[in-house]
Amino acid sequence: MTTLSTAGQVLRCFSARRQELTVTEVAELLSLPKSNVSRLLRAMREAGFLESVPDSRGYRPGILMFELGNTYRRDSALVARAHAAVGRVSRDFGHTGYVSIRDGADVIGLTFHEGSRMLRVGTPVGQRLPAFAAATGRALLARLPDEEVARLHPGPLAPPSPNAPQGMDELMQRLEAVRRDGYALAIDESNPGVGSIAVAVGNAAGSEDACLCIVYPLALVDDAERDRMIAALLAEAREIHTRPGATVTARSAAAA
Amino acid sequence: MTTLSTAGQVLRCFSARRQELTVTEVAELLSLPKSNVSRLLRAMREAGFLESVPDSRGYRPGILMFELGNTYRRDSALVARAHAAVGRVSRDFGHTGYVSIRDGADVIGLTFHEGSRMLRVGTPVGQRLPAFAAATGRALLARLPDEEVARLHPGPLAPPSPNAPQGMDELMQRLEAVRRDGYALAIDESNPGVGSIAVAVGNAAGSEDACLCIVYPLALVDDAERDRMIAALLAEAREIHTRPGATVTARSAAAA
DNA sequence: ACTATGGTTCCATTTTTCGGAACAGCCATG
DNA sequence: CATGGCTGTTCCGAAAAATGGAACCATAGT
Repeated sequence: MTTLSTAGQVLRCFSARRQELTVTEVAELLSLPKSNVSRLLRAMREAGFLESVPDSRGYRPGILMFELGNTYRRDSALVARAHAAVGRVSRDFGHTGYVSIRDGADVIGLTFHEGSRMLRVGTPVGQRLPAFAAATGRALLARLPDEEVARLHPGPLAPPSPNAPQGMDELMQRLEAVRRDGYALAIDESNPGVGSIAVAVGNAAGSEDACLCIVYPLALVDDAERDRMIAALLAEAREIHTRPGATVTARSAAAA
Repeated sequence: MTTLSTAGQVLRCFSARRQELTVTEVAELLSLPKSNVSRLLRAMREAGFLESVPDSRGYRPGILMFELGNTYRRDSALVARAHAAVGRVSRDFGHTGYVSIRDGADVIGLTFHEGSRMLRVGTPVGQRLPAFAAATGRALLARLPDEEVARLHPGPLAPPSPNAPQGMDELMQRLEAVRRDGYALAIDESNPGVGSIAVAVGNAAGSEDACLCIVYPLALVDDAERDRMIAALLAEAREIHTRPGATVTARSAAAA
């Protein structure tokens, strides 16, 4: 295995739950000799990928990773417009909204607008979730042909809750509904008490797409309100598609 | 030069203004043969560091960088507490607040709370600024001995505005004032019309420290209000120092 | 002092990398 | 439809780096 790909593997060992790793931990996780890992982690630190945790033997991702992560695709024209669009809906209804993208069989939150209500849903930015079990994920999966979806899920599904699709058949049915309706819904699915509405935007051909999403506490939203939010998201998505030229710089979208 | 450090250099070529790079651009920026860069960028893509931009020859940082950047030190006990403290001050006064850290002679914004006023200052998260020319930077530099500050600035200072320190002498004087007062001020310095108040927290010994900061439109804040904000920040910093055990999980700090 | 644990260094062998040059793909232009 | 300019890729032997087992250090706990 080449150094670079091993370094990639090392970085993948970090997560929200594993923010700090030692030589031995990495060696065990990747089944590599300690001598190797020892040198590799040091080299990665010299190169800026990692930094040593003060008063500890551990390593953690370096500031370089933070800087890079911060510009990730936020300035892509599509994501910037999606961010602005979600912001309008989030503001109008007071619930948290975010933009997410798909990476293989997962979805990841890219940007968010925090809701203004006392009771609101937290921020899932940077968190990786199985796409099939999230509204955003199904909105994005629905743009792929069935065989591609199947290819992305070689093993049996591991539904995190009873309201998530329990198998490929159910997933395919729900994707069909998303294609018909133009939006995806997840009620009480990954998170109890939480509902999400998701609408995909962008070029479905895989070149670049993203997903608008509003998440809300089920206790605060009745069916009528939910339908209004769906309509608002669909309208924003239509606006993005019908006027693809209208650029929004990330700066103006992020500023007040 | 080893592959890993070259890869680090490549990543450093990206910035908010350069979100996408081609083989030729990297080759010129780093003075490397194109053959090398061609293979390296491909290897970096295979390893997850980069991704190809659709419908373009360019590369951009990969989603792996985004995921790593998102957990960067946000869950460090100190940063989490600082974030919560800044949040209180930001909410009470309505101005934008953020937490930043020092990296060599630069400062970088880590987390922020957006202000609630119509007129407010934007979000500098992930942006790298020369420490000597920012309130946050001077608050953190002031914790170092003079010779260390000098070591960090081998060349002559390049002040970005007339209100920034114009030379090492003036910088040292202003750092002395920061040490005396316990806070740093920057008025109309890096950004016209903007004032900032910064207070450092954490273990000055370099092991881990961070900086609380409030930024505000000068038009909205008179001297009395500014003094109240200074007092509020100093009180929060004192609280953090006098009760070092009180932990705040990042989750509860980030959640609603 | 002794041991357990985690981390580093050493060294010969194996595997990559290096960089110049030749080559291939893609447009625009003549 | 050639031509030239530009960008990116492949090829090759020489040079350098990574590998992994074992021996070696450092630290904390008994």
